[in-house]
Amino acid sequence: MKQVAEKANVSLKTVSRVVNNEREIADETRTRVLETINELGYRPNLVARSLVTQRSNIIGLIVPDICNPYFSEVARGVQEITQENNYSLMIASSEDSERGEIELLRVMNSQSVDGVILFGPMWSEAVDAFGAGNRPIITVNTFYDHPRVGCVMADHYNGACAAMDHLFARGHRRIAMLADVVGDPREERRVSAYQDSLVKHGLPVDESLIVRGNPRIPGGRAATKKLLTERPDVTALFCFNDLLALGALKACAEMGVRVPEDCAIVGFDDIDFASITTPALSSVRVDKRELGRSAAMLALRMIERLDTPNRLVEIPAELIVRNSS
Amino acid sequence: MKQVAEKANVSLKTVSRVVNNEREIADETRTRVLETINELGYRPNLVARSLVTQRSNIIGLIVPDICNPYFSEVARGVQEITQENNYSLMIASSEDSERGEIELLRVMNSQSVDGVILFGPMWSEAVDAFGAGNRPIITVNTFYDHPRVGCVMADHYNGACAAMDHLFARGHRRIAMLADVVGDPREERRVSAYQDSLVKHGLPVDESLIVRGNPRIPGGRAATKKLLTERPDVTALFCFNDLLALGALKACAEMGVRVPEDCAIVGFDDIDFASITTPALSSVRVDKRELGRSAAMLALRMIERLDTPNRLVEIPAELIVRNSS
DNA sequence: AATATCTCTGACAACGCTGTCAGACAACGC
DNA sequence: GCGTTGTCTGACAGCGTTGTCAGAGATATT
Repeated sequence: MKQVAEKANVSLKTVSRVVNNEREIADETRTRVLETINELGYRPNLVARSLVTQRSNIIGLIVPDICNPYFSEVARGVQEITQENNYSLMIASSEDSERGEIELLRVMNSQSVDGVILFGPMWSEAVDAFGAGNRPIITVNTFYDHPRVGCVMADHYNGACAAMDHLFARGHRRIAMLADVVGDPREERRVSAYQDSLVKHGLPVDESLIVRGNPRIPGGRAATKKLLTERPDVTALFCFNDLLALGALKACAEMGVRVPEDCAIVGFDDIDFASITTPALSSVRVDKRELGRSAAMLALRMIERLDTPNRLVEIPAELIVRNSS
Repeated sequence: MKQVAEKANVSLKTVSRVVNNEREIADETRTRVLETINELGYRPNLVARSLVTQRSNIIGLIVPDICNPYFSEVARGVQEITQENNYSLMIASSEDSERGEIELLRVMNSQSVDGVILFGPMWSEAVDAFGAGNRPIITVNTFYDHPRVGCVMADHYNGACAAMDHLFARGHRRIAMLADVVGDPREERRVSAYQDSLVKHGLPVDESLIVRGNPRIPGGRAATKKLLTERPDVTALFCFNDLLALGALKACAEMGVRVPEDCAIVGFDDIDFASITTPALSSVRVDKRELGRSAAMLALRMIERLDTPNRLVEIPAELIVRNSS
């Protein structure tokens, strides 16, 4: 920058003005400076800029598991928006650990990350960890009421109800649920919807039909094998997410249980892979990319404080019926 | 920091020394300062530190497509290593665009990212874009000879040969290949292996049996439908990657082609989903997590300049036979 | 003509750290 | 006692930007 200033015969501040496109500057100097910048290939040092502006133009994204396609699709949505707005994206994975998440928030705080998007439940500790200034925290799928916290939610409840209604319409009465370990905020709503739907159709809620496990493929496979062995009367499986459902599909294939004839399966999230299995998986579609885009846009709005936006965004969910139910 | 210094009755520099664990400091002052730090909840401002040290403790990772499980598994490996070493990870997606990649390199350069890991072919332009200092660039699956460039490679050639040998052993003679669009460095090696294997077994290389398409599920599906319609004599399909293979599997299911009886399918990469399809997909396993770990470790070694390391790391590939072949 | 207003530019401090160097003090050797 | 060495600490500059303020000159207003 000093070189540019010297070569163009202007002050540092003038170069800065040109770079930042401030308008109080004569066209003639502007073009001269721009030429010199090009000539010298000057690029501003974002670190120095951050130091003085207290803004980094970086958005943080903390996912529980980067390999889970659900999160990577959300991440893509976030990335699209940040890129469009000249923000960088810093992704970190907490590996499902609360401590890890807090620590990551602290690090991002020290890095002067301008705003952070995270999944999973919120604690006041998180707000403290990502503290100074008015930098926003966006939670996906959890609600937490705090002026610095925004929230983007998929409509888990109605999505789950749609899935259950569909199973009832197909004549199923003994419907089990493959759930996540307790604690996930999506979990809560989906399980509620499951229970409420049973009640609505005049059926008792049988707790032994709610099986919990690690919400990935192996977890779904193991849980399904156990469940179908113990409760062969079950005719349908509503799964907390598609990974569990894919595991269930695999388990059925291995046990010789025909899907959907012997046991129908419905998943949740509609990840890409859901459509290519045989049979193709019925699933409740959530536009994950849109979820990410909304979260990022909300973050940017809160950062730029363009308005006092509605801090709660809801994304619809829609049942996609394929061959597994 | 100023507050800490005042409260503990020491200079700024002493606080800095404590924070950075420099040893020329009396135990008594150290504990006193540490206590004050805890009391005040002080956390160093990493931006300011970066500005003076010209190091950010950030590693950049540029992937072509964050939703591709191949890349996300590599990303996880990278993340593991960076986290262990107190580095942050900045992930960006170039969306398969060379221009995007260069631009991202420039941004990361301005952010003082300490080193960058990227996929796909390398151009000298990239070295320029991520320029100043001795900051390393690690390429995954491409070789580029430059003192600042390190390289991590999977053994594509031998992996592909193993797949082909396996198909020959099963008696196949009319083997087609589903390939990527030209340009990917992995592509080149795998196609060479395919061709060499044919020759080795005394068969002609029929260019019309090499079909190229977008290396994702829909691409594989479309290409397979076209191929099997035009060339029903084909009895086996060797796919550039698992996504293509999954698409092929889907296409076969839809066309009533039995796998592996009518047409055997072998993929490459062994992504998680390969094992849960019906039939389960045979694939050449590459330890993607290890690929990421190695890339990250190489980056860190080159950053810390612990040695002049071997700038080329190779990761083996191993055929996993399942039910699709 | 004098004053006010506007447009453009530059000097300088500041952001929060670390590196350099020098200084204070104690311990040691002769 | 004197210099030498070693250990610990602090003053100060500087990293590369931007924000603040003031000033120069041109133009408009009275």
